[in-house]
Amino acid sequence: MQARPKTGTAELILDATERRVQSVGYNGFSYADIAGELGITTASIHYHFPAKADLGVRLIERYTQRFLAALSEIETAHPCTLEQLKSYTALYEDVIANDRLCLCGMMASEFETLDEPMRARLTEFFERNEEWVAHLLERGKEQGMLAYPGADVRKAANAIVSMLEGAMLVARAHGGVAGFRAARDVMLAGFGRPVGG
Amino acid sequence: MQARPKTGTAELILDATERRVQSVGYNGFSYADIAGELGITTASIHYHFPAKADLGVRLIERYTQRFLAALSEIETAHPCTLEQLKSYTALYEDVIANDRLCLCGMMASEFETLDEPMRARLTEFFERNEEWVAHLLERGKEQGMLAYPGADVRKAANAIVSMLEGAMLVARAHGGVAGFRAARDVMLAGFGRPVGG
DNA sequence: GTCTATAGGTGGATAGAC
DNA sequence: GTCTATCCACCTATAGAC
Repeated sequence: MQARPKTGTAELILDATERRVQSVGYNGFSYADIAGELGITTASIHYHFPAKADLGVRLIERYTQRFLAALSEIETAHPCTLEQLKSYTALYEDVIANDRLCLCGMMASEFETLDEPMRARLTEFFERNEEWVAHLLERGKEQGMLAYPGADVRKAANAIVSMLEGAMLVARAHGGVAGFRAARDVMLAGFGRPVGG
Repeated sequence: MQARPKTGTAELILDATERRVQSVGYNGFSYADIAGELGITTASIHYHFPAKADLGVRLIERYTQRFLAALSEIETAHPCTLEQLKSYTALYEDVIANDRLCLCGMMASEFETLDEPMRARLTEFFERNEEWVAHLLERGKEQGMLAYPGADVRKAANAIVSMLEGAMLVARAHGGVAGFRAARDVMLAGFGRPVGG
């Protein structure tokens, strides 16, 4: 009967692995890396996550849950949709500012090497993410706070998510955090203005 | 004295590897993969490219050369800057339509795992790419064919490149080619219109 | 639940024959 | 320039003691 607070080993493994994947990718980390960082053995990790794909699936599920929770918080914290859009981009900025990529953006680049369970959960992450942004744009339209091109909101949402994911990706090789902020500002200048303005 | 046309083994290796990297990444392919596809041995590949990083460097250099050559062609083929911008996005569309990612976008996701020579060449690819787009936007401004947010053209160029790279990345996991086109159209709707229109 | 020990496979890379 | 043969490091995963 261990007296350890509450964060079990499984959670610690997920924490360490998440950081690693956001830096070097799912195919770029090994059980030995995580074991070394946590001071445990690879066999111990296999006890909690029998196969690497099991760990991968849990990683995406947890990341998606947290991300969606953050989106709900944004929705309740700000009544103004323009502020909501800015807060949304801040989620991405925090990631790149810590020298990481979006977990799902990273894994999307590795998509072809992943098994079906992981692929399905990645698809779900982007679907839910885009869906939320689309709803945000709808509300912004009603409020008269956000503008978007003639196309439907789903396409505009796709464009926003794509731009933020791409800006993080490109920033690694060129531009860094400043580059990300520059691209984000251009996007906000395009969407964040009164309809018809 | 082989009668083979002109494409030497080194070039065939680069061709096969390029395709492979654009699909599964630099860390996702092995010499054995390429050797198997070409019907040669891994030792033969090592003759032409002693270390994997040598192959990686040549890959980026060749890709960059071809990409920049395509940009020059676009510049001479169309006098209209709006058409030039559309042709530029078509370069990306061709890639995703063939189920690949931009070679450098893929490698940007693996940036942290790469050695300095490869990193430097990736940085150069994005620098030159962004520079070309920035000049395109300048010309478009003079022509009155392209609009862009108040920010300077470099930032707008960064945003365009980021959006296209991100749209390809996201398309793999969600949306496919149609998703890419949707995001691209939103971007074109934002930039491709007369200034002040 | 964590360990030691190890299996079984694959990775990049090299030596030397042809 | 391509081959056979091989090295050694590392990977994922498992069996079984504690």
